[in-house]
Amino acid sequence: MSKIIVIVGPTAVGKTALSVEVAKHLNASIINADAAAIYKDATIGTAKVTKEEMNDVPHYMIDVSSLDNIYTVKEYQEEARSILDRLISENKNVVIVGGSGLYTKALLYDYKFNDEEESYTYDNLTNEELKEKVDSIYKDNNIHVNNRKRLERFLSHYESTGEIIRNFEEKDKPLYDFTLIGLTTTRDKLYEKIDKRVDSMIEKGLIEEVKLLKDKKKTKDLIGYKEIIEYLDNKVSLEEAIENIKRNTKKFAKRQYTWYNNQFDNINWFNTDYDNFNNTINEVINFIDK
RNA sequence: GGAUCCGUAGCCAAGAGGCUAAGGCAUCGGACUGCAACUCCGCGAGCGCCGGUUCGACUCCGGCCGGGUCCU
Repeated sequence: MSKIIVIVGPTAVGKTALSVEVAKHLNASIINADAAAIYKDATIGTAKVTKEEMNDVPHYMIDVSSLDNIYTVKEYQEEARSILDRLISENKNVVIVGGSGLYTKALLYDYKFNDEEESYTYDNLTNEELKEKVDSIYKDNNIHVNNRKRLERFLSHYESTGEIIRNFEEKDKPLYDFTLIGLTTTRDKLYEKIDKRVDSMIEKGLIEEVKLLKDKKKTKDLIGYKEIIEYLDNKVSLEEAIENIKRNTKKFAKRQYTWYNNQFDNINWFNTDYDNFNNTINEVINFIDK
């Protein structure tokens, strides 16, 4: 029977390295659950696994979309599940790694995304008007007035499908039998690690990478890219851009923790041992084998 | 040495003789089923120090300390 190991944790904590070691140990394949690693060409700034790091372990769901497109969770869910199902049918072990909580959950739990015919825009309505409309359709929604994006999404989805986005009970119902491993460390250490990683991205040529990709649709949404674009457009100095990347990455890491702490209730947490990562690997492997 | 400006939360910063001292950023906490590395919400100080004036000073006056600018 296939073993499914899911590795989650904040950005820069060491998930990639751990995932490859665990996969090698289990002779498993890896499915990416990171929204940014989905995109081709965004390599340095997304800290995507390199060919060498993959170490001959098959990786899926990496480089599957062009930056000219916006890839959605629904597409991710379909593609990733079909790969996962196939690997399971072949009796293979699977390691799922990634920092995108929503993607991870949509893949493994009973998230249902209905087909939408078209999307609507509401440029002529104020936030308050949007909120009123949403309230009139579903009074118990918990979307804040200022969260225009979510309000528009709710209405567009409703008008397209007649379905209401609400708190689905199924969202916590797992569809697979898996073990959740969370990799963590102290905030201070993580932030220090993030600072170093950003500096090394610059050394590896992040600026050149952004120059090539800056006009693509999705690029301006990615941390590490949007800040460098501001620098290339002469809006900020390089130093400021680098500081902004560090700050935004830390904010992102914090949001990831919020998600993991509140949207998953069965994570087995392990501390990263930065001085001797083998200790961390062994701890996790012992836990899995047990 | 002289002149002048300034000193408000971790940072930037508004204001004012007497209701609860704007705002922004960061930090921290939180929400989140279709751009999720997205979007959004919540939380902090009593105003450099000492003394004076006043019914009352963070706001006025003096001194001190710290910083900026200019002059000799």
